[in-house]
Amino acid sequence: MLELHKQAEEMIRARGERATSARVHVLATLLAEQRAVAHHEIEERVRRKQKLDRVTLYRVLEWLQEKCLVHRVVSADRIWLFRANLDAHPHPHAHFECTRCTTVICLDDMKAEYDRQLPPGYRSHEIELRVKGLCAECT
Amino acid sequence: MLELHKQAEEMIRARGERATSARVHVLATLLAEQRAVAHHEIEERVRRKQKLDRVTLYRVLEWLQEKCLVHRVVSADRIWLFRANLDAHPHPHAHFECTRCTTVICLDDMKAEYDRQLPPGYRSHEIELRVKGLCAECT
DNA sequence: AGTTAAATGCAACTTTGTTGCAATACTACC
DNA sequence: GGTAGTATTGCAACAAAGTTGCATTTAACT
Repeated sequence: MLELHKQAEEMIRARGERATSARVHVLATLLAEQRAVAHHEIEERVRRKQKLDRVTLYRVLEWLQEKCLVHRVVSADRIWLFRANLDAHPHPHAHFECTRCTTVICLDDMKAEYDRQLPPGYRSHEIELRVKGLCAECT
Repeated sequence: MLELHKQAEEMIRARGERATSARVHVLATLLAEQRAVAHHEIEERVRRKQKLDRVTLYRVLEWLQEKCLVHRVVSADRIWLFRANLDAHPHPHAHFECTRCTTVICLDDMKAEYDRQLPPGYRSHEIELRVKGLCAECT
């Protein structure tokens, strides 16, 4: 736990940014998870240890994302889920969503190229791939 | 225009369902578009000709979807976009989203299989693929 | 320790979508 | 063509997710 706080703080300072209490707690919380986590869940967890405003959390998450310390993915019910980036320069990757427990995890780097022809004049520069199914616990 | 209303009404009656004014207008509006359209835009268009409550529109769209007359896809800002199904039994397909004008269109049938190994115990039964880039008009 | 820009908390607001219930409209039947 | 009965609609109120403006506090630098 304390380990993760240290790690979070270092990740932020390594970028030459201000390591505020809110940022460190939020990032540490995300580092503790192997999955993508929703705003309300992060809020709940951080609040056990620290006062934290809803709005501040929105701003912290936005900031962490700008700094590439975190990335986000849309959940099945169309809210953002956040996941700490272990790698400094994260590669695009696919996500897996369990249709029963709604957990979202990151899959390996995705090399899928969209091999079909796009309509004339269209250009692609990014691909989002989401695999839905049942996770190990829900199978 | 009138053509589309007739077409919409026939599509609904072909399923043995009640062709109400709201359903016909909404479906005709979607049939007129070659792209996926947001709730607020449908609302605005239908209202030029017909009184229509927000809630009714939500319910009509849900109903059209259940009857497979329409399918929906999440937009970049996480709202639902709706598109009329030309085919009675629509195949899964990919979507293209223009990052400038945010227009979403449907692409050809997607045969993309996720060829990577999932974690042990995980099973996939559906894949969602979204290509982002610039459309012909924004290039 | 003091200074200062950046970050935070609070209140109010917006957008998207949902629920319950009473009023209305569509269809089938006569 | 009128009517009965159920499905659909409109209204009001609500809920969740996210945003904005502004005054206050805090982190980092000297």
